Amino acid sequence: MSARRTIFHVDMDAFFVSVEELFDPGLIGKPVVVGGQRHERGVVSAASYEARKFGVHSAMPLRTAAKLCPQAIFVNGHPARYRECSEKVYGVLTAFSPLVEMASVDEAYLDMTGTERLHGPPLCAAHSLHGKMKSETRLNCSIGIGASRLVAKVSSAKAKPNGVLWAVPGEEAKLLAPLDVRDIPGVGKVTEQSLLALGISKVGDLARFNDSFLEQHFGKWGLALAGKGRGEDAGGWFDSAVGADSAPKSISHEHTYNEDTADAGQMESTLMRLCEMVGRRLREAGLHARTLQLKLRYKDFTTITRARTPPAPTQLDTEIFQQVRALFRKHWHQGAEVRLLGVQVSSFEAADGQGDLLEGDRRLRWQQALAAADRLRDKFGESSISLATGMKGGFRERTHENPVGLPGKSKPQG
DNA sequence: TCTGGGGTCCTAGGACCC
DNA sequence: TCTGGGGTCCTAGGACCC
Repeated sequence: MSARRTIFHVDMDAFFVSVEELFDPGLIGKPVVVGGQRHERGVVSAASYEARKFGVHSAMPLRTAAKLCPQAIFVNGHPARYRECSEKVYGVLTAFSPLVEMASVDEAYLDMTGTERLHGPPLCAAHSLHGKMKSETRLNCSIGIGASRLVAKVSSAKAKPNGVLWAVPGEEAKLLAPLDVRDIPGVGKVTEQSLLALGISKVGDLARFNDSFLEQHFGKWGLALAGKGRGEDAGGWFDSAVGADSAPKSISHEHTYNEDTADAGQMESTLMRLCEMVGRRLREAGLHARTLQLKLRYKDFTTITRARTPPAPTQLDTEIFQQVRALFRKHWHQGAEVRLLGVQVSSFEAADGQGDLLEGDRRLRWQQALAAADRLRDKFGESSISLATGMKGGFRERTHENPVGLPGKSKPQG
């Protein structure tokens, strides 16, 4: 499009583990697994480099990690800590350059185009940022520099751990060619297999096929893929300007039971709590949602989603719950054991469809009650209050289990 | 190996309207 | 009551990312 860009991709090293080490320096240098306890249902959120030596990696079931590395220290995740550190990281980045976009809690893109007079050549700027990050957050990061988001991201991955790598302009194809196709962001297991079937295993192999061939096989995505082989931000999110902050498209919460259940009362109680969490987030963001979705995963892992889109948008727990419960009652195969429940809202609109006037007063009072409840939760924690009424099994659920998946509730840290 | 939770984007089909 | 095509909205599922 325009002239050559200079993009930084800043990626924090073993972020969750590093944050935990700040809180407990005793973890430093040891095999650490963040995400839960060794016998729990769940997967690894992050593993220290020492644990990775044993083959432990993120997304692996905790029990598998425990088998591979029995001496590992298992730590529950602390989302609030990560968010807090993420904000510090963001602070360092924005002080450095105005065009910053957090891509997730632990990585960001910076558009450094035209900043040479201020920061010097890219490599100097990156080293300076790298040092600042360490001194101000005590966290290590890796920085990739490239003419596109894609190349910057691939470079930061190659720079790990704790390094800086500049992909020299014009040399992108040379850098990418020897990589596995799987190393391209967006190519997962499934796409990798399809590509392998065509004899494409390295990024360089993509160049042997023309764009229209790839488009025929993979549609729109195939075209983008052809461009990525050359290091271009072809299509989709990658193509967008850095820092064009986008409004959220959906809000969701879900919960996996430690043991499968077929207890309707327990499940409806869980749904109520999930709706409360979702409603709260809507109110915080000042959003109203029209589409309300239930997610149901059975014991055998078959998963369904069922949605409704009433004409009037809402941000009220009770209204969300009413719809979600109706979907649950309609679609849950009675007696079947359930592993996971989820609630998602989407199709956001800025404000209420004014609804009918008679309802207006009631809604207002509900909104005031909910705002008060939100304040209580701020003060005393998520489990302190529920507007659920007459929910059999609800009390038991909330004392014996942790239906909202809050960290650190089951095992108080000493 | 028995598989989290929070998201985004894409596809495909059906309903409905013109 | 034979038939086309486009546009939009909605639903469901799936790939993928951190």
